[in-house]
Amino acid sequence: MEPRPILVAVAWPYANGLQHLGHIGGAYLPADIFARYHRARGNDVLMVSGSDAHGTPITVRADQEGVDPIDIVNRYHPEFLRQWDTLGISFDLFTTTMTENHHDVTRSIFNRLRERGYIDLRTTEQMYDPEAERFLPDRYVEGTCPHCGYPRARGDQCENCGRTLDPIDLINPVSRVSGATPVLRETEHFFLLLSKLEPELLAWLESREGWRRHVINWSLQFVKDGLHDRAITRDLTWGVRLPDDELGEGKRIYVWFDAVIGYLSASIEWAQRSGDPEAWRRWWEGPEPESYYFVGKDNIPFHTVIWPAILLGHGDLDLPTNVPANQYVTFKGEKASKSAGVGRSVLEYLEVVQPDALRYALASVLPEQNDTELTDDEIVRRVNDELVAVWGNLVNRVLSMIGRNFDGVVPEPADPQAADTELVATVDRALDEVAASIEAVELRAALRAAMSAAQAANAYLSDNEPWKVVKNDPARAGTVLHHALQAVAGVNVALSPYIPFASASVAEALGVPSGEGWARTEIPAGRRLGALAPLFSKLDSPLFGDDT
RNA sequence: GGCGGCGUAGCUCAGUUGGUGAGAGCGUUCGACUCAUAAUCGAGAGGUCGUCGGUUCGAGUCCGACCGCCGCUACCA
Repeated sequence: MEPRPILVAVAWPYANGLQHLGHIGGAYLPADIFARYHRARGNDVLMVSGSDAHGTPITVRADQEGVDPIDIVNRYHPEFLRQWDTLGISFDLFTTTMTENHHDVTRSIFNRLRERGYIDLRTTEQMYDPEAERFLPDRYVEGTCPHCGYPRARGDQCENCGRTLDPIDLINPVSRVSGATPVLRETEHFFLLLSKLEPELLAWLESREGWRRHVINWSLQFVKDGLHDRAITRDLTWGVRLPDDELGEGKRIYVWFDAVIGYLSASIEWAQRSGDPEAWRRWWEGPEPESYYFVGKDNIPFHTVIWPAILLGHGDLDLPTNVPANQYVTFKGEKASKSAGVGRSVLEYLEVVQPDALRYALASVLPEQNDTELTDDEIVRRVNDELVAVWGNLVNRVLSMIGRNFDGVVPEPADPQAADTELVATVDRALDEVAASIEAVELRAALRAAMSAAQAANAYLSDNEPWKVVKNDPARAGTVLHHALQAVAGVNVALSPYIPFASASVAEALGVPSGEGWARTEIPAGRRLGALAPLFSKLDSPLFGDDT
């Protein structure tokens, strides 16, 4: 089978704080599992993402600390890299939107859409602070909410009643920058003509197959309700400059236009680094490439509507194959949140939980259909009662029996019985089942299928009792262990996208390649097995003492 | 308010186009085993499928209303 080019695009995190388990379970872990599977299968995977440097939360944070936005990004970007490395999230490139390349690519997309008539220049009115001599983003204007009377409502939304606002509706508006009363003033901005792209977009969405129900229904309705043209520039000094600074130094391309372009610019950067600057085209042009965008549910419209609109406007680049958006991992019923302080950072968890164990616990509760609740006790339970009990124990009991009774050398499969070959066949079927589920981005179901195969191997051992048989019939015991070992080898492949570190250890002990090929490798009789310590440690509850 | 999703065993979740007595993992009870990190294997118990109404020979599955939770609502991305 020809290798398929598969783009694994993962949401760009704001570089304004550490990440929590909700982020990982929502996007990064599923993307990594998907990517590892496809690499093993022999497909050409390009997995990219990066730190979003231009998001509003970053400028807000920088304002609070009185530092430059770039300082905030430079503080957290290396932490992200460390986090990916520790957790085994295998990006081909994790860059930032601060690179010269990204800015150039963004401008070239801008120019292309403008040439093709999908971007135009319009004059609008906007709040202006006469004292600070600058235009104000909506959220920088404060005043009394016209709906509920809350005195400190922001220009974009009232925190008290939750209604969306327009800053000109605020009573007694005040600039948060200087305290002055803002005035309306004319300003020029570029608009993306979403209304013009609407029919094409709708036709494309209606032709999608295999998308998650909540993703496709929401997207279709969003477009059917009618798309408005959106301003893609802002009165800012932080962000991608316009070509030739056309509107002056104080106008920048706004983050929601440039951030999604990061998928493309990162692909191009990866190609440049790889020594073949045109290599990115393999994942972006023509009918071959498949692209999967792993994002959280709050990010759906940007990946099912706005990014596809930009790509349609460009004309020569491929639209997403699927956007398997996840719902949320919640903690005690609450969505994890950097700003609200709900949920510990991933790096804190990694101090007390092995990366594979954390990956397993998260993978078993991925919020593919619903918000899913995950507590520390649940992590302990998943690891101790499932991962250690079923898989860690299976590997350990098989290897230690071969070690004790056969001197660590794989015994001969003398005179195999139906049960022996059936076990191995069951594992091979499980590999197909896992593959089919992962292809459909049903990663929880795939994990369950892999674990079921491990349980079948445990049941096989119980039925055939090699520890008892060995006393009177060593040849039969050897046959059973030989087949149990083949099952271990197969299940290890099925689990490899989920627990890559442990999987590599097992592969090494068995003397087989790791992460290459989606099939069981036969372990020949006579091979001496490597030593292997227990794969996982049991966890104690509570994970973090009793302070939370 | 509008749009979308969700509400199924103690817990976390599956349930294709409506159809034999509603499922899985874990927990729990009983039994087996003792090679293995007191791990494993087998059997059982456990649910008026959010509420009410409707369509149908038949609905967890379709329709309506209501309750609750989540997301979006175009200046968070």
